[in-house]
Amino acid sequence: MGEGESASERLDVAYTPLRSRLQHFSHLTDLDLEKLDRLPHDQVAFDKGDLVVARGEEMNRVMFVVSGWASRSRHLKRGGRQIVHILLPGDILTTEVLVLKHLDHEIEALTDLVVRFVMPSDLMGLLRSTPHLTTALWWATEQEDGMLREAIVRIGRRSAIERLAHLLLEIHRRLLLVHQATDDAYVLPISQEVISDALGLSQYHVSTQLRELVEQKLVERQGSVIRLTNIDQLADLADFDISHLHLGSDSLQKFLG
Amino acid sequence: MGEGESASERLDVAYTPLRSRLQHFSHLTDLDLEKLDRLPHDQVAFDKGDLVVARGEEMNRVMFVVSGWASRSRHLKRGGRQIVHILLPGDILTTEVLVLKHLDHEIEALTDLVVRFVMPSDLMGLLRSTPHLTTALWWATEQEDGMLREAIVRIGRRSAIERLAHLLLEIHRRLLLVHQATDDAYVLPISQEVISDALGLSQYHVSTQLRELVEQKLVERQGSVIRLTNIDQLADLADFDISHLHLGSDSLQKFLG
DNA sequence: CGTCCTATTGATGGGGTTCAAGGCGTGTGG
DNA sequence: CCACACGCCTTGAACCCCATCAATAGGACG
Repeated sequence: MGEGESASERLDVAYTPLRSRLQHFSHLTDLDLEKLDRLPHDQVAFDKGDLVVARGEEMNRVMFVVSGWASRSRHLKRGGRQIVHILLPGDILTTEVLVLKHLDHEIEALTDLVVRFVMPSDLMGLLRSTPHLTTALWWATEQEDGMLREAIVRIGRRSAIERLAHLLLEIHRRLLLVHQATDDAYVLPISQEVISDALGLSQYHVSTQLRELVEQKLVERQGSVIRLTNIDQLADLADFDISHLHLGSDSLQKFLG
Repeated sequence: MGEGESASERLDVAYTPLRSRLQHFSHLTDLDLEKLDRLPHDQVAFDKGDLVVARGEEMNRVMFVVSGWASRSRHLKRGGRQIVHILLPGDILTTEVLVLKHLDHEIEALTDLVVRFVMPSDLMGLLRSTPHLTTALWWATEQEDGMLREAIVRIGRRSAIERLAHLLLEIHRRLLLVHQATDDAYVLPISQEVISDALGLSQYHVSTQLRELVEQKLVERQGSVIRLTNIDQLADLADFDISHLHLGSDSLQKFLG
């Protein structure tokens, strides 16, 4: 882990992943988004594999993923890890910090990672004066809740190949939101072991089932680039339904403005 | 489904499950809680098995469980059901309605059920004037998030008997909160099929593993009454850790007052 | 007393794990 | 520039947990 201040300077503010993600859903003005960007903050760079926040750690900063991938995970007493949620650029790491003192899970850097830290009091102050922004951040947490519920269905009632297809599709949609995927491809920078811990499978089985997807001509691989060559058929195999991401322009309640 | 107005009259307001649950965590005054109780509302009774809210249905009421058990669930295209979360008295059914127009899952009555409906605008108005109540309701949603994450770990990385033990323990702690359990026992009013759909198992396997828990003298059954005869050993078997319920008096951030 | 829902029990089979090697690419240092 | 190590993926064989199917038994209730 090292200081990453210089990284923030290089980012074109207009296109940060967080802005792309929020912009899509609320009637946010550029001014609102700029206020969010201009909140006093620190940025810290983590290396792949670093523990970002420990379970039970007392936290008092809201954190955003600027770049890189991370995970919420739990390590079991008798060994083994379950990744509960994969965090992508533009995701909020610690909304719960606004209410809770302790995190009930670990946050780990799955790749090299840059995280932005904001003071809860600063953010709450901004939200009070910017209701649209409140809606947008609230929507973001509801979207994560939808993904958590979907993860339970995925692990509880789908076969290995279906889980894999489902996860690949969900990641694709999420990366599209933050302009880090093309219509049918993206870089998957995590190992099959990480995928297995997210899907409740063994690494070996992920390997064979991924190759099965390739053989069925639903997926192509070139190094870490994943290409979804037949999204419709893949979605049919996975029983994938994007409604849990609440993306449509009619997804928000009207009475919030 | 039928009108259940009479049920509300019979409840002693001071001891509703919702009050028991919220009271535990925030510096709520009796007055705050009474304001919540006195919000304009309807109450509706559902029969066991009824669909309370359909997936994708346009919702505009916040709903609370007054009595009975319910579930958030998903039905798969190729058959099969996954119960994502079990809802107990005092739980909030539809917080997301404050932001989202559509529910991404079904809500089903697992037993006969009484639900209270409140207008979002009324609730939001109350929250604006009662910040402690905002904290308490927010805490409640964070608690459910913690349980969703724990459910992923439970299904993804635990064996059948561990899952079962874990669920029995979690339900026990939750029922304790709303004064519907003794130190070591409670009524479990749901079938093994429901349990299997919550744990990602088959009904038959739940049957045998439950009997295994009884044979190991960790659990006793008398009809639908479950007695946890050795909670410590059961918790050890399940690797159960209550921290995801955020129950401690030091679980809330101080800056929220 | 019969009916329906729920739990039990046993046999069979498969999906996924586990263990153990081997292969492949990549970066690093001599 | 090669040697070597290391991370990551692959491959194969044996095993086991859990699903599935089928049939029975028990309980609650009208």
